Amino acid sequence: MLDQKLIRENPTSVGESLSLRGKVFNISHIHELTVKKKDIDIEITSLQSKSKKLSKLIGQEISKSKNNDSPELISLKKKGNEYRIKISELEEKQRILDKEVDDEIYNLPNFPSKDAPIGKDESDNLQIKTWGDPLIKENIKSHWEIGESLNIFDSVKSTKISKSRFITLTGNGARLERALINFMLDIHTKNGYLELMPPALVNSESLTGSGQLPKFSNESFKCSNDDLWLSPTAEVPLTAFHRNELIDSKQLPIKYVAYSPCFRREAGSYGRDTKGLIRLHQFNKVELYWFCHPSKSLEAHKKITSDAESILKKLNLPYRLVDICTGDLGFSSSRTFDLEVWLPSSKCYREISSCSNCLDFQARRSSIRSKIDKKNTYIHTLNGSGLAIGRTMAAILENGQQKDGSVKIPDALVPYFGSNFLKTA
RNA sequence: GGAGAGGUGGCUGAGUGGUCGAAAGCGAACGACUCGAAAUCGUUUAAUAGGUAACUAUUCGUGGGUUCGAAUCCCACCCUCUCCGCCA
Repeated sequence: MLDQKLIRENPTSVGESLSLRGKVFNISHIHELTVKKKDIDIEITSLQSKSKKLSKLIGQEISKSKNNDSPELISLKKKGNEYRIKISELEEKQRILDKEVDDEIYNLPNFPSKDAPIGKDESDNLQIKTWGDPLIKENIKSHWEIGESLNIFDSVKSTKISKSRFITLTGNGARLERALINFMLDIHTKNGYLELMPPALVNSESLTGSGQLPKFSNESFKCSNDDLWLSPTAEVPLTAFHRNELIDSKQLPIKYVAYSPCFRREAGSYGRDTKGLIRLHQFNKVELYWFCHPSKSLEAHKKITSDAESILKKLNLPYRLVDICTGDLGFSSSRTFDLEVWLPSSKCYREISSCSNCLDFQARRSSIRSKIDKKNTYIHTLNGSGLAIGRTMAAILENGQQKDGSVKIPDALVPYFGSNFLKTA
């Protein structure tokens, strides 16, 4: 969430900064509302001040005279009553204004960082570097073909259980998924992250705090009988873990790693990536999350990205690092580095991790502060996948495929998986 | 699901209509003592909004209401805990 004061005092620059996202943000209406709100606030404050003084006076008079019915007192009370009526009228107006401002401000995205490449969409993202040699060969099989022949997952039967875009991992597939989760958690915890296993169902306040609501209500599954949603990413519960807290600044940075299942409606993606493990309604993910001192978040952003990268390196999967352009940035992010893994069957890199610096955007929405230089200050939050498990499995299957139909398991993963090759069971 | 208890500052916890933004303790900050530290003693210490500041206002789970005046009374809702029931 953006700072209301900034909108009120500097509407032009707020509008300009937001418009770097590639579309026009007209904030003149919300600006007008915040100004009106301020005027009413001043009026209410002065009336309250008078009314408060009057009440004190009445209290003193009563205790002095012991007479509640003197004409002087009655006239004072009448005066107080008039204040009360005026104040409650103004408060009603203020309530309406507050709601109108909230409706707009919660729908405004974060400012893009000045360092992010300026661009309109995906095509303007900037490749920073590549790592490893992308496998380019004839007769490459897709991961779903490999999966089918090795019998490690079943999407057809899964539609019986749920619907399309759900998958059941079987045998070695399930084992590989489990191995990947443990492998990633072990590396990150050794690297100074505290492991959390949060609830998979989250309330509306949590989703609002991290930026998924109110704008993207269409993208999460909702439990209609309760104020609960299936969490689309562990970023949501991890942000909410410290909601409404004043964190001792000596504890910063706080670094969490969490495995969680993630649920997304994938509305509007009909027909895209319908096969395999790339785009599912439910997938597993290991998420990295930092709460950090506002002056340290640029540094932290590099670190969280390289922590995610280290998994790809250990698994020996070719990837590239992409600097997301202003037009392609997520709602809460000011700067995002994507890690994209090479998928030889589609001859392209696919997103496997997204590492974002949200600055104080989520902290303001969630009220997470620290006393810094004697002042309570919103801290900065960062998140990054470390990594998406299903897509990692897809990459291992495709990059490790052998002539005989088996798949080579990356050396680092062998102790977790228990075998050097994945073969038909 | 049924019955009961409760939600107060960074934390614990007192406060049932009038100088209560709130006792006390813990924690924290600063100072004294010390070569240094611990212990001890002293001082300070809630947040938010507006204002350069003095200051003003709001906030005792949330939202309404009664009243000149509400942490305190009334109504609704949310949440937590205990017991019973059900249950992985």
